[in-house]
Amino acid sequence: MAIGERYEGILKAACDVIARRGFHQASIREIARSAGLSLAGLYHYVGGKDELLFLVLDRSLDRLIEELDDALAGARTPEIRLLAVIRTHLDFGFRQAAALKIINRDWELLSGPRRDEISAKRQSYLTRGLAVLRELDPHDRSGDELLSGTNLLLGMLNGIATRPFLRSREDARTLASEVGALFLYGFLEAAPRSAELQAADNRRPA
Amino acid sequence: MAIGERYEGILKAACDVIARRGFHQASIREIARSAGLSLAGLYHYVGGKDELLFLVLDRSLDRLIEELDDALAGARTPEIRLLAVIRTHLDFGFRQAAALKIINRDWELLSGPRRDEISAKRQSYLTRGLAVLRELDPHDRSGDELLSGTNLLLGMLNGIATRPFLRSREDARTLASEVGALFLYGFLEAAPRSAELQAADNRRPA
DNA sequence: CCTCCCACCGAACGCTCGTTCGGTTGGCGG
DNA sequence: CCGCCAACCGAACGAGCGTTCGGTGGGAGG
Repeated sequence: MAIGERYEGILKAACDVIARRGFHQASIREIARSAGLSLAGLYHYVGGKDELLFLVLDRSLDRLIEELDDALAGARTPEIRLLAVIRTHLDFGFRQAAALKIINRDWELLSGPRRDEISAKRQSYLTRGLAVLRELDPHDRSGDELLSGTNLLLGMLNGIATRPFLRSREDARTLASEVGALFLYGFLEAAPRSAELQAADNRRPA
Repeated sequence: MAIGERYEGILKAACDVIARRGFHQASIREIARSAGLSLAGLYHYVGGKDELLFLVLDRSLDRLIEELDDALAGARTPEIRLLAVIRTHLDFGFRQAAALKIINRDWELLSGPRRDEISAKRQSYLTRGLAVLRELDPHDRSGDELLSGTNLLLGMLNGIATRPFLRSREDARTLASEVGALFLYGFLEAAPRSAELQAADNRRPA
């Protein structure tokens, strides 16, 4: 077994167990067992339970932000950038359901400088969404209103991503168009606009 | 102290402590202290921790549903009924923030018939939202699509209600119009439509 | 005045938790 | 072949948990 592989396994196990049970209910013993180590063996690799939560959050947020940046880099128009935000979030929610659950639910349980660091990364993610809405906004909304909008959008996305709506990556992709149309054009206009939004997106370069 | 008053105080204390700490982190000792009883004294009134969670959820959901029904009863058009759903939810979120937090976060921790009972009440609430969207839908969407829509709407609402967006009941009322317009007409059209939606609502009878 | 019972409490039980400590390997540099 | 160190493990510690048990006091009923 390559060095570091154990470490990866531990973080994976921690992510799964914490997502399933919630941080406080997830016991270090169960994480150790799930990673294939003894209780004391786990403490050879990590300093404590809080550090475990931090490590999981830190890595997951880095991945999420990296995926979003990749998606935004290839998106030309504001509409397609919005679609990129939505699609990336839902896709991440499908592939890394456990990680997203922890990001949304358990990050507040951190404290001290670790909490600040994670909070900053969450903020960094939010800011990207804010920028997309800003360039899309035809009404010169204030920063506060745009922030509300971002929170509303993310609320919608997490509402989907946290529940068992997504059964395949295809689901995630289709649903992204529908959610994008709903957010952009509203419930009354969403259905007819969903297809045209998706078509516009397919015209972009790979 | 009137009989039953103690009981009310216990439920209030349980709701506050559970909302603040989360169910598993909320200790029976702290709830008892917060209600002004000893640990053993609390057990004179309730059978155990799970029952406490159930009682809080049951009462809170009854109140939420009752408030929604009252609001829907006075709303004539589908648009105003949607606004009633949104406003009631946000208003409840402002006045009973602790209760709403528990409804959204902790209900899954129940098990057995208690869980089923609470699940049914949650479903009953969701169904009311579904009906409003159905009569509003111009595209004959399928039941599944409408259910998704309801979940998206509730995701948005809870995204607001669980975070410190609401500072007053006026905030809740204003925000309800904006969210209603955003959901109905979309991000691009929401701002100009928000005022007209609110005006339409003010024309209805008290 | 005696009795009973409701409301309530102090103390303990058994359990699980996060964490620590004192080993014991097995492979590798010298 | 020796010594060392990284990589583990079994066992225990103290704290906190939900729950229970054996009371106690005081007001109402007889």
